[in-house]
Amino acid sequence: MPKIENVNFFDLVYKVVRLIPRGRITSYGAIASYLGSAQSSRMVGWAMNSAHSLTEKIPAHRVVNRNGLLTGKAHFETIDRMQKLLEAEGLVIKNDQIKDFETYFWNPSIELAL
DNA sequence: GTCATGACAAAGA
DNA sequence: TTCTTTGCCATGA
Repeated sequence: MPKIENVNFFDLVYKVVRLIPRGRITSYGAIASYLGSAQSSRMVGWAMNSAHSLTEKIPAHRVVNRNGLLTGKAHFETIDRMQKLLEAEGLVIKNDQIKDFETYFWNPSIELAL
């Protein structure tokens, strides 16, 4: 039996992040949980950090912490970059925090529900 | 080879 | 309630 998905945790993260629809956001924990490692949320963020070296586009701006706070904005080209991208997708950010976060929240465990 | 660190989150004190 | 600790695992020195 060949191994279907012989990929690393990072690869799975990238795959999920790329599936996030426009105008929606999700959290590191949600992704980690979806991947079966609810306690690996740190790796999700770390994957984003490593995503810079990838040629593929990772919509990392759609991934925020569970408070809807743009904690990773500092890792973008400019501090305003992340917020700009989100606002361009119809979201409203207030003090680095997404307004009505729960409304726009995209849960892979549900949206990608098996 | 080992050790430290990282865009988080949940549990304990 | 806030502050501290622990877990996760890949990456770089």
